[in-house]
Amino acid sequence: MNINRNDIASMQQRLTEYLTDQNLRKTTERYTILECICTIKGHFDVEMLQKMLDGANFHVSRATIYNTIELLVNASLVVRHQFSSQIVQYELKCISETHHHLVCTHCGAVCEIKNKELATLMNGRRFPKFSAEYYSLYIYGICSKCKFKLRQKKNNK
Amino acid sequence: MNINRNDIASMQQRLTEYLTDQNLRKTTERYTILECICTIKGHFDVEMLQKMLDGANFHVSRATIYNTIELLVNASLVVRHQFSSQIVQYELKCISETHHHLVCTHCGAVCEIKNKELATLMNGRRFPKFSAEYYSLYIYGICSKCKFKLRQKKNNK
DNA sequence: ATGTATGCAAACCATTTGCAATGAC
DNA sequence: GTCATTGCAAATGGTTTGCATACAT
Repeated sequence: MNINRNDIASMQQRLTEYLTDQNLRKTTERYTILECICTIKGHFDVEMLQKMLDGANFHVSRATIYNTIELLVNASLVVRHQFSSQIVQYELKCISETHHHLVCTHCGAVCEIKNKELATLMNGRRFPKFSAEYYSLYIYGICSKCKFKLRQKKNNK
Repeated sequence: MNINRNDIASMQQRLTEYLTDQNLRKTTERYTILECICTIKGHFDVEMLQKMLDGANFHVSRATIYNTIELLVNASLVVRHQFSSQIVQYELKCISETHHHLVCTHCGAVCEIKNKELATLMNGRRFPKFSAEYYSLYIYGICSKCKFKLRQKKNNK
């Protein structure tokens, strides 16, 4: 999936809306971080984002990156993933809506899959006493590479 | 959902199978930890598990708890959850199969829901180059309590 | 007897926090 | 001018690691 100029514009607009609505300040950092995230096609983590921003000669502190990402999550622009322990990863919400994830419990590799039936099933679903924002489906298992390695390891014993 | 004696017996049997198959040792710690986990109806984390074991006068080190849980995950007896950052939670796999999770992004509360259609959709599903072990569906949003609080906070401004 | 598993404590590292300086309003 | 936001550096705390000891095989 690709993001186009219109998508970016509407996300910026959404950010402005959110900041106005919540009485928060429209800082350069917040808009620049969103802009940077829009150039990332897949998942990203805090470190990757900071390196990209530094590479574009825009220095932002770690604390601000954490704050801003949380803000973007609250504004429904970004989605949080925790496939395996340790590192938290993120993804633009509009991208994450197009697929689900296969996660290898052995090597941590994450692969994306589309599933129209599930999207149909989930869309428009309501829950009692809960306003759903987004959902994540993680399918855990062993990827073919790891399965092969494990088989070899066992045979060598 | 309740766990009965038969379920526990079959889980112990599964552990024995796994340990034998992988040439791992059948230690008291491994069986005791599984037994303890079987008494927990909902989610648990490492700290909770250690306190329960200590309460039953069975001292186990943190390292062993981490090792054993990973082993139980690999043996397909336990499932790992990471609803929000920081703490990793776990659940008996046989319990987790009966429901999905609503997660409040504001207060972190987790609520369980059943969804037969989804179970039907997922069961027997195969993926190319990937052996699926289990899946987790997390639905993120705002719970009614937090929604109420947020509305009040906004009105007071 | 051998080598895996455990216990303990120190190390690790992503994330959070406190506070002074900056800048949006 | 006021107060939210940022930057920096230190603190936090769940998880991992290293090594000596214990114990399953």
